Amino acid sequence: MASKQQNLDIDDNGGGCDTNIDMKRGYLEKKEPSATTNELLNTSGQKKAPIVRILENKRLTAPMGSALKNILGETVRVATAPTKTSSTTEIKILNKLQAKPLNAFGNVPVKIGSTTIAAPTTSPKNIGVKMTPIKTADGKVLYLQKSLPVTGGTTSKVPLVSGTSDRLLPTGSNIRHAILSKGVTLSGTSTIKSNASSLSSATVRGLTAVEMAKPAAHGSTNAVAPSASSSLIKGTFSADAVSTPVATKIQVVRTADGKLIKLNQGSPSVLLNTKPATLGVRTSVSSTQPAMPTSVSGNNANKVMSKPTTQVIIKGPLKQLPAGSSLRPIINNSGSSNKAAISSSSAVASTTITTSAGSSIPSGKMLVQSSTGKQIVVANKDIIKLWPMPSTSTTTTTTNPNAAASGLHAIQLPGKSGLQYVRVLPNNSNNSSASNETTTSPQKVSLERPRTTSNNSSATVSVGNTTKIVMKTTGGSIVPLPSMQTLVPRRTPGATPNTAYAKPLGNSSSLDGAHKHRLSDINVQIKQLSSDSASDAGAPEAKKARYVISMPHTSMTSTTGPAPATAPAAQKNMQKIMGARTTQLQRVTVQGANMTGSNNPPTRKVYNLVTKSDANGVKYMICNKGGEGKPRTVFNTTMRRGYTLADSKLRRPLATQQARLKQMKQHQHRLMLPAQLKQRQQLQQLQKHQSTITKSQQQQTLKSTARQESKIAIPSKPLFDILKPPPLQAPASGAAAALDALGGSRRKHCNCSKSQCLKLYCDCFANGEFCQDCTCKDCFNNLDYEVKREEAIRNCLERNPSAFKPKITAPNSGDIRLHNKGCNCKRSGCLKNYCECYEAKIPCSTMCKCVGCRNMEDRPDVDMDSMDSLVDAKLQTNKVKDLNGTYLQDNRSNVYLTDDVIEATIMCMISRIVLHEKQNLPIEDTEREVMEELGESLNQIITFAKEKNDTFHTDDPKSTAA
DNA sequence: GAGTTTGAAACT
DNA sequence: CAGTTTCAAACTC
Repeated sequence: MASKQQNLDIDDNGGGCDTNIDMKRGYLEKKEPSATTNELLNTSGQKKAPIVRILENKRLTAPMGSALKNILGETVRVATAPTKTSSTTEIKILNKLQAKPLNAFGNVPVKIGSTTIAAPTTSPKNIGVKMTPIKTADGKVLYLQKSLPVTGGTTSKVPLVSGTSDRLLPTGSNIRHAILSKGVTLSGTSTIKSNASSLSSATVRGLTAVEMAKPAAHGSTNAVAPSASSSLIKGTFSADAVSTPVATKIQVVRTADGKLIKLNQGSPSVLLNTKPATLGVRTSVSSTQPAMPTSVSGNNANKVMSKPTTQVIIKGPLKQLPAGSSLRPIINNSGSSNKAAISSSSAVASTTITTSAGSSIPSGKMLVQSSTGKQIVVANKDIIKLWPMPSTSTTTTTTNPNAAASGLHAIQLPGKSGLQYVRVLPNNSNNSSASNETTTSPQKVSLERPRTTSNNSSATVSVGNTTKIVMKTTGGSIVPLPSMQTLVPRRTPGATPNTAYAKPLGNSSSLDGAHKHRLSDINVQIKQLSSDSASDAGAPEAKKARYVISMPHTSMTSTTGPAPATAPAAQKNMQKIMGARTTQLQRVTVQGANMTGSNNPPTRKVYNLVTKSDANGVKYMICNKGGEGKPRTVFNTTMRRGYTLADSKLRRPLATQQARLKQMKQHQHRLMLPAQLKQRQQLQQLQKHQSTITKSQQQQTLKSTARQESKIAIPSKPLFDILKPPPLQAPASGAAAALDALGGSRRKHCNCSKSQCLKLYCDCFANGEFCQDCTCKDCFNNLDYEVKREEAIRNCLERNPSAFKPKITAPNSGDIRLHNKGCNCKRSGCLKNYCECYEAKIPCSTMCKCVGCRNMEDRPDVDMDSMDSLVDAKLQTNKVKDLNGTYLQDNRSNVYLTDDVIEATIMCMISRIVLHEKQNLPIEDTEREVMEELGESLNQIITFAKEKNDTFHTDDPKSTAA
């Protein structure tokens, strides 16, 4: 961080400044018996004004004194969470402190330039440890720990420094405290440098990184930027504080549960602290001087005292990490080289040291550099966001204001040029103090993973799983897809304080940003796969509704559940396709959280995602089928709550296609009628171009046709255009357009006035959708009230775990769909849309308790698999004509060109794609076969129609089907 | 557009 | 679980 440094020299003897520490062994030995505080501090290294004289009348106990001596003389740099004007405060701890009268607080106010150092106070957590608060110019309080807690008064000689065995240290569990020879508590942004090979402890409040910088001769590792909820503390300590100081790097990582992992090259990680962090407790960091010069291999936490070890102990919590968020223990294997090097030249000195020092990042970890240059080691799984920095050159991204504001962190991925960006989610603290710190430490970052609002697994259900899937349209707008349940809400602006999500740190992002980031990340990934354009590369903070789409990539996982099992080959193929083709067909599995609870597997839909490299990302996405082997849950349509599809009749296909169609039906959702009409229209267009297609279909690639196909669906992307019926009415929003494009239809807009759209009365809510363009009043069914919404969802699920399950399902694949619960009509005869069965166009069943039901199964308009499909087709054709008079000219032709036929044809084509995808066949072959399939189907249809027309009356299509 | 009807959801 | 109330969509005018 390009921070200006403020030097605080705590000099007990008038401001000694020696780069080399006087904390030599001899010195320690000599002073230890008396354990006077005066000897504790010794300045070292770069002496920088102002000189701070710590007046203390307390002396350290012998062991403490020893420990402190190790620290003293060493510049302790505490790199706090950087602010925009991050500064480094260097405190030189001088050996000798002069006793001064204590104030009312038992503190000795000492003025050091603009810094006041108060006398020690005793922290409840550090009984016996005197903490000296230091007030900095900016009003922040630092603490200097002058004494150590020695419980029981028993100490043992433990080699603490430089392999010496003449140090007295408490034994047992007290060791951690015992080694806190000197504590420095820092809050706010300050850096304390201690240039002395000595034992030092620093109490770090919140997000303070403590760096024990050794004299340059020993090399130093500067602090890394800690996050609000996790701190990575690196320190360079003199290995031999007594005589031959040897630099030993110490890197400490606090895990989510408050454990501290010592990171050291060439040595296994050491768990320094097993105590889970608790909020509101000041965190102190202490370090012991390793007895052994450089290598601390073989040491572990339990052996710290018995073996010379370099360790940094953080007592107490820095901040509580949210559940699920964790900074994984890092084993800093020396020599391992799969690390990301900070590439930013703008990195501050403290951050670049790590890189320059060649410290390796362990496998599975990544060095992340914040926009201000701070670095943290993050487990790969903790990386929330990863993408190329939009609209910024890689060399300047770290200093990009946008990046800084957004909390982006630059990383350098091996094998990737330029900086990648990771968003480490800011921590939300639950306590007020943390919140306060947030304001002062905007750069705190936490490795936080999105959380659900409840520990209950079912909580996943409530987390934004009701949003539609959003895909990018050709126009570049993000629009929701129909009936897709979001896995994660993009944000929760209205999140109440009691929500699990905390407020953002420093920047505008909120805790909910975690979700947002996740989602946006997914979006980004999709975009990247689809050759995102500049427009796609919206800032990471782009606050458009985003949804989790699980791509069959290992790295892309749904936040609500495991990524759907996708054949690796398919992934490969997809990737290959994406990389090689301008027009790309991609299979995307959309994993939606099932609102019905954990017992119900999340809904999953498989889409064929068509992308075009020269376009703005995803162009089309069509629903292929649902979970393997299971009938898809159909798109929600205009039907009311819980209904899957306003399915019209399912007509029996032409004889030559019957088997195929039947098979397809089992996996295919019905598009709403308008969509079907449009499909028909599309297919007619296809027919018009059939001759062209058949001639050149083998040569035509999807790419070439895609170019031609701004109006007509033909081979290149015909499959997708077919399923993308043009909007019946120009959608007011891109979302609606996208819905149409996806074969769905925008649901009706609710008009709720009293339910706040948070009850199942609201169709939007019942369908798991956010209200959009509705005329409801006091609507809470939106992202702004995600918390309430989730709560409402939970309530609904408590009442009825199946509340959000589709009401209409087919018991078995291919079976006629039925209302799961049945209707309860009494007056409508089940012949009005009051009846849910009738509305769903399904016959009432034994499940119904209706009175005077007339919604019988034999009704033609509810007979989905009737042999009268062609009759129905005829009827529907007429209906189509009524609805869209200019649409169909020839009913007779449409007798055969039914929706089912169209669907079947499409599905056949899609099946080809899927099959090829699974077989990892070249895309060229896939394209060709798809075209062949289309041509074959059309030929069959035409042939069949001709034959039947010659044989039967056109108004008796039923006989043809027979 | 207002009022009525209807049945599911919510409540008791 | 049954009865009642609430609610919003469907329906009618």
